[in-house]
Amino acid sequence: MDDAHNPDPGGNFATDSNWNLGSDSDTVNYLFTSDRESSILGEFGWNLHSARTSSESDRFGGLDRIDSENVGFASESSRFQGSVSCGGEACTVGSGSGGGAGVGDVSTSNPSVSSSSSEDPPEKATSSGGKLAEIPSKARKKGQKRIRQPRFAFMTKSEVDHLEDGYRWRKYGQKAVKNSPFPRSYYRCTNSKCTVKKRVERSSEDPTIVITTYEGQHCHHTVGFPRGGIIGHESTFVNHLTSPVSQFYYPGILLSREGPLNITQSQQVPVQTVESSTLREPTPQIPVDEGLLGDIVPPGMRNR
DNA sequence: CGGTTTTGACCCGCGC
DNA sequence: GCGCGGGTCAAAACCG
Repeated sequence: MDDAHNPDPGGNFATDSNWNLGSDSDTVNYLFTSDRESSILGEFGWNLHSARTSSESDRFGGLDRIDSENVGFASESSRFQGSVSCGGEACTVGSGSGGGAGVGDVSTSNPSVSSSSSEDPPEKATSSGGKLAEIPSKARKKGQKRIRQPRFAFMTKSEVDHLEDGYRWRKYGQKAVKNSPFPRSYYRCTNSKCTVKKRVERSSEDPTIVITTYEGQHCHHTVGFPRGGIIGHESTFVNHLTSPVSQFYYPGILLSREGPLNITQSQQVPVQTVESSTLREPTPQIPVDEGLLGDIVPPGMRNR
């Protein structure tokens, strides 16, 4: 909670691979901002590239491409600033205007994998010979590589590991993380038709930072909030259900394509409407809620 | 009693 | 081929 734990109080975290969140070969971009005041956040937006970032130019104020995993950072003061926009299969994050060029090789192109498919079989793999992880058995034939959903990771300063985000999650695993004293927890959305998963782990560099990684997108609405629609938590969640525009809400953070924004506790802040063309919103109408990831991941990069 | 968490075992991909 | 580490399963324990 104090800056003493911040690896880089000056505004950026280290750019090495200490923040590796994935075990696979996904390209990972790490986005960090200082946990200082929002002025820094507003100016920096997104700060750095992973060493594995593509060679594309940094058109968006620091980060140019997201292949499959984005990492943002929410400050302790429950503020987040920056933007997320997506185009095609790739997602860009930046403080400026965006709209990815669809670059990248996100492994979500398999049309048979759809997190919102209503015909998803029970996720429990039933293939003969053992358990098949990560994707439904229907979409996974023998010899097929694992196919990952796009992933988005956020870093939040919080004493609580599992941040409320409006969805109900069931923990299905926990693993020790190499080179980290903190375990990684695996959660699955309790909705049987929803394939969204998330990982929660605490940074070994800064134990005050919780790294939450979402994979997939919800195909259902959030559950209600018990207290006036807002989770009373240090990292405030802003219920995105009421949002008429394509803002990106997150526990304690607000993602918007437009300029810097602040979220205060238990307060929903109106923001400018997102241009539908950029985010490929089919209509300017109130979007059907597709859950947290549905907000974070614009339609352009969804499989459907 | 139903839903969730815990936890050891197992599977898979990758690097060597 | 083997070992390692990440990810998942599933039975048992736990909890409201």
